[in-house]
Amino acid sequence: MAELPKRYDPKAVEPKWYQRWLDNRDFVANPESSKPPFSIVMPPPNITGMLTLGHVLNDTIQDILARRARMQGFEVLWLPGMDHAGIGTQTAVEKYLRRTENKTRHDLGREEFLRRVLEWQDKHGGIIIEQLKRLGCSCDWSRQRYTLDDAYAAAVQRVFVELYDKGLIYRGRRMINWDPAAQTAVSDEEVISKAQKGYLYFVRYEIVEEPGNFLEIATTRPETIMADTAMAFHPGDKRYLNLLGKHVWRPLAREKIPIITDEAIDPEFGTGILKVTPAHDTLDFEIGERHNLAIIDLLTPAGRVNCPAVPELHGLERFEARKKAAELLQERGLLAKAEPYENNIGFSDRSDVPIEPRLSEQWFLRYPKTKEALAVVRDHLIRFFPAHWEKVYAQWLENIRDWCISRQVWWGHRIPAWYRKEKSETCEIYVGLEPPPDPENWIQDEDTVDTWFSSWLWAYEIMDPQTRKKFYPTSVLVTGPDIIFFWVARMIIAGLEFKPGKSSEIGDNIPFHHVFFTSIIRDSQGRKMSKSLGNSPDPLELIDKYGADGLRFGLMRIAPTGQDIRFDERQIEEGRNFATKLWNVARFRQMHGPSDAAPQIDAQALSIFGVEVLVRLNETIDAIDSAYREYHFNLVAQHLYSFVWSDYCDWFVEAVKTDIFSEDETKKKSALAAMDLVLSATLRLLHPFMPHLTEEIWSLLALGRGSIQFEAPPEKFAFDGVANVVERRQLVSAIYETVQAGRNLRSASKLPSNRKIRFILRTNNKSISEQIPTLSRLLNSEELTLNPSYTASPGTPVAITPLGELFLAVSAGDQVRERERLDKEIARIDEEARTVAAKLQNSAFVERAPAAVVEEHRRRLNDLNAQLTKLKQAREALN
RNA sequence: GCGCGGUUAGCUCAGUGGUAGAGCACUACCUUGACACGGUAGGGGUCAGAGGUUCGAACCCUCUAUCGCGCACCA
Repeated sequence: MAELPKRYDPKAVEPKWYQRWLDNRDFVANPESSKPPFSIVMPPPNITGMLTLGHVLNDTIQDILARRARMQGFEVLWLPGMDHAGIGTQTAVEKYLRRTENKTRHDLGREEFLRRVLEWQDKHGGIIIEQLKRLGCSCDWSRQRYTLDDAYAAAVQRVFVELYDKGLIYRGRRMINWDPAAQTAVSDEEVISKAQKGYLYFVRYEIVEEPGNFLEIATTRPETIMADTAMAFHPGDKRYLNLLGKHVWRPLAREKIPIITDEAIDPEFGTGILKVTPAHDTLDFEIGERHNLAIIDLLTPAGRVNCPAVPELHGLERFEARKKAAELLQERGLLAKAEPYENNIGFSDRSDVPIEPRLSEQWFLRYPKTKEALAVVRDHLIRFFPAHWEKVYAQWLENIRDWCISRQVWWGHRIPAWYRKEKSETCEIYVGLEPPPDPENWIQDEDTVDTWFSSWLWAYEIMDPQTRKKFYPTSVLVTGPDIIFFWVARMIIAGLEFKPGKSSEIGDNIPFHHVFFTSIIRDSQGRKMSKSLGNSPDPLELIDKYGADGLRFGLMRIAPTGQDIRFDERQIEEGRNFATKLWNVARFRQMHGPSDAAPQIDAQALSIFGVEVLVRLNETIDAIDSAYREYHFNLVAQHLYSFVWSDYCDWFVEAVKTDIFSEDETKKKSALAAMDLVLSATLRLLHPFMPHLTEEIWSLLALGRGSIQFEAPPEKFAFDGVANVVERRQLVSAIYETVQAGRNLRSASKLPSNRKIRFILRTNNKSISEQIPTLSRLLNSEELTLNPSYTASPGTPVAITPLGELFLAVSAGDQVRERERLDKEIARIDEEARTVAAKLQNSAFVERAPAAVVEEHRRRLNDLNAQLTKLKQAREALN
């Protein structure tokens, strides 16, 4: 057995074990196994992405679940992969091309551009997979998938064609969200509203039928005036009723436009008149449809004004055009005023530029199975953790609108649709897996599908049939709540619609049984981690500094459920410190001879401290079990932390040093056996959180024959033949309390920690005598004597303990200091006693509270009074 | 406007009806036979506020304030 170095060195240990696990194919799932299945599909990171703390959090949680399941005897599949991230990757490569070659993708052409993306992907892609390996993730890398794998891509096409054939996918000209920077349509979910400061412009339109009279409207977008095709007010708005049917002159690109009424107008807003611009606003578009208004599109895809009729504005970028239009109106005396104004604007999640509502020909999906998708979550066939996300999910599904799935992007899954070349009124569409039989007459749609239209098949399409049969539906999905609509909801719909399960039963087709929503990690100031802020620590650096296990444990300990996490590197430091603590206490065990892989606890020889630590171990096992059931990883970590550090290291190990250093072989053996049992159990409980460290200690102490990875979680200790557990625990806690009182005495008497001092315990309790060496050790005293009739000289510091009165023998007692100390102590206890007594005098409390609670109060009061009497005696002696 | 979540020690957070907790930070003492990435002791909180239910409320109910998030609106 190799001697353990003083400090644990994760840099050497972690890669060693990870490589060994890979070599042993420990993470490879066997679909033919007779063990029950446990499966997780990894939310695929972007292929060109880098590991962020968000990934660390999510993937550590998945790893914990996978490793725990493996120990529990499940056949575990944790299936990893990557996402091609259509818009994101394309934008990155376009940026690169512009910088290096000053070219756009159109300069290169589709084929060449895609070749460049592949080149870029080969160079920068997949780094994150290596980073996940450094974190210790136990994924089945042999099954790693990519959303652009041939088989996967084929499935995406198949699904498109199937839904088209069912009439659920259709092509239509509708208002969509246009991202002028990426120059593509995006879905409603990709639009995030943000407050933006601007102006509310009050513009005067001359009434055609009443020259010299003007109608005033309020708008935030004067640059769209040229596309106005009506003016509208609410039918109930009496102010303007006389204008109905009349016209106004459009002030820019002068034209006569009608004045109409529409229920959608809010009479309270601005002047109560809306300029209707059907091409550039969703509400206006709807009004236009109701009134058959013309649609004038005056913005180019890049967001520039296209209006030769107004040369001052033609060609200007939309926000410059806004300023310029206001100036033009001002010059012509048509701008009544411009008020500073803040409103919410939809921004593109991707490009962070304002979305342009735009009329466009796109592909849409009418969602199938929305009712069923609601039902499976409502009826808990799928359970969400934390459960409150169920409501958010339901709200989305209840208000669901058709999904715009086409993207004007080249990188991705191309839409399998072709249009007949010769122009005709009704364009003929062909949708199929294969190109049409006479391809020369057809032209394929240039667009690709929304990346999420490929990801929604992820839960099953990454499994081969045999794997799917064993492992689908998956056990649990771990992901961030920010993609509950993008991904979680759509995967549920996909499962219900495409029925990839082994039967057509709903329960066999849902993609997962549980969904655990992780937290979002923020920086210490509560801001979201982002590249541009530079507030996102590099997890690889953290791994270098603290070890993967330290990072994992530290992060898990602060990971609350359903709330944001404020990241603080000090928490990671604690994780590392905990690893060192565990390492050292294992080292301590190793110094006293070889461990026993199957420690036998001799019920007769088991010390009271052994009883105590084993009870606490049992309690910890229970607490951890129930924390896991609710996915409360922070609680699991916290219980392990305090059990190891406090119960085991601070108390048990310190207490049983008496036995370990004693000549009594029975006692020594018993103490070491208890240590082995606790260490073995603790390591197994900790392994999912700190896989490398626990494997290393497991192996160095030879606590098992094979890898800890497949060891069953610890059973609770049975206490067969162990007598008087309750009484013995009471004794232990009395001893620990006495120790603390004694240490307090030392400290209050200002005696340095290293000064050896003498204590006298005055008690009639003879049975305590065999614990004197341990008490003495824990008190770091030179001598502790039992003396039932000790008479202390006045000024001797004393503490009233459950074991009796503990005196601190100091040669020259500082009477003044001791007097003060006693006064404080008396006051403290007196106050508590009064509180308890008051409660007991409350007849309502005595009658209605549970008997045990009342009894507890009575006992406490008696204790306090006894202490008071003794302390007062000691105080008397000082006068 | 609708909905969700938070507000507990200087900081990060536990705590679902019975004497307010942990870690960090702080103060004092200590290199004692696993560990200074450590040990011991200590200071520090009218649990956001107000009302209610209850013998008893950080916890349950109502309202208010405040922060964050989602949806809707956004002329």
